[in-house]
Amino acid sequence: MPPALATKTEVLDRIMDSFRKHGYDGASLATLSKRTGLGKSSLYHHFPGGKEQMAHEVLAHLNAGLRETFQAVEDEPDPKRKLDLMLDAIDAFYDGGKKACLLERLSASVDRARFGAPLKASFSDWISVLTSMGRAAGLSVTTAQRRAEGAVVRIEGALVVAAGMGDPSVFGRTLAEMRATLLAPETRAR
Amino acid sequence: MPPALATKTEVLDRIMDSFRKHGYDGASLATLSKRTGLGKSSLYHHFPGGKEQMAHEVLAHLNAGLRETFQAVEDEPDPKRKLDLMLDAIDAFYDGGKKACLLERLSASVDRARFGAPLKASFSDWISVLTSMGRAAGLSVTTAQRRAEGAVVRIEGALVVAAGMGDPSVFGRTLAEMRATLLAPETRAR
DNA sequence: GTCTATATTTGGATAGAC
DNA sequence: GTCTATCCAAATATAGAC
Repeated sequence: MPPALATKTEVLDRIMDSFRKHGYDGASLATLSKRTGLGKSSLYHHFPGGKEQMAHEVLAHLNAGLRETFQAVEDEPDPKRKLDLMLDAIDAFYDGGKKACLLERLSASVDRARFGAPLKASFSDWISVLTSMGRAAGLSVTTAQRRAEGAVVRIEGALVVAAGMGDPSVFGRTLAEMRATLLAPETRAR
Repeated sequence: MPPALATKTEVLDRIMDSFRKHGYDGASLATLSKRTGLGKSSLYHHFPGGKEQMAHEVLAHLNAGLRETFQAVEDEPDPKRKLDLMLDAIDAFYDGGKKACLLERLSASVDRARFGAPLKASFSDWISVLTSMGRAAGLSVTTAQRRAEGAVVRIEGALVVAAGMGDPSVFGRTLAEMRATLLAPETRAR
């Protein structure tokens, strides 16, 4: 009897992986079963609400992970290092542009009535943290907000283009540009 | 007997619409049948290869439309007007950020082996045209290329964020920023 | 070319043994 | 908690009439 080989966190990680790879509709219970190593019935034991509950819990799991990262970022006093921490975490999470964004895959295929709020919250949180970072670096509120939104836009877009072109390099270029410009002083230009 | 109520172009437009809204996996034959007004068997008459063939033809249909737009853009001599034409066409096609990108939805859910090439070609063409536009406006090759790629990245990203937040306004802001900066002289900054 | 069946497969979900 | 077996609905696809 394998003594709970996978903890709930590991299970959620694998389910998240499947959703990121195949999307909500594309990830069948057979897929999820294989990926987690659990039979369908075991999955239903952990997630009585089925696939929809899995998606909700994965989303919550992601947000928990994001909050950890965000906390580490905010604990770092140096603005420049804040940015580096954030971008390194992002680069790792998306595996240099090879892995898709869960939020994108879910907002593409999932019912807005049931997932709209958590999806919106995740995006908002992310933009908020980036805005705080900009503020801490001395940017005005408007500039910080605009750049934060632009950063999330570019990350998501770079992931889409990387996937569509089958070439992750655009993701690296996008992160590099953000590293150079996101906290730059706002004298003129940009 | 309704004499071919819908031309093939109209049928493809509607199928494209369904794929943009529901994604490849999410758009069932029942969905497509309703949306086109054709019975399943009629759909198979036009597309013997089923859903996969529909996706391929819709992709080709999209590329044909893009080429038309690109041609109109290239026929316009004034660089500033070129940009306006392009951005207006983009704004209309994505309905101000309310409609998703077919390329994104297809690259999310479709088999890379069968769709990788056409998807990549569409993205490449788009970036090429934007690069030409930048060149015509006097930008260097490198700058024009980098900005073109960045433009597609931001358009795709803005669509993702707009969908995820349930608020299309970010798409408008993104287009506005591009209108102001995409062809700007490359002295310093940006 | 379009329709009404119908076949076939897959997907989501449950029952009940261990 | 996990499994095997099973159910039911939905999805893709086909046959054949009109």
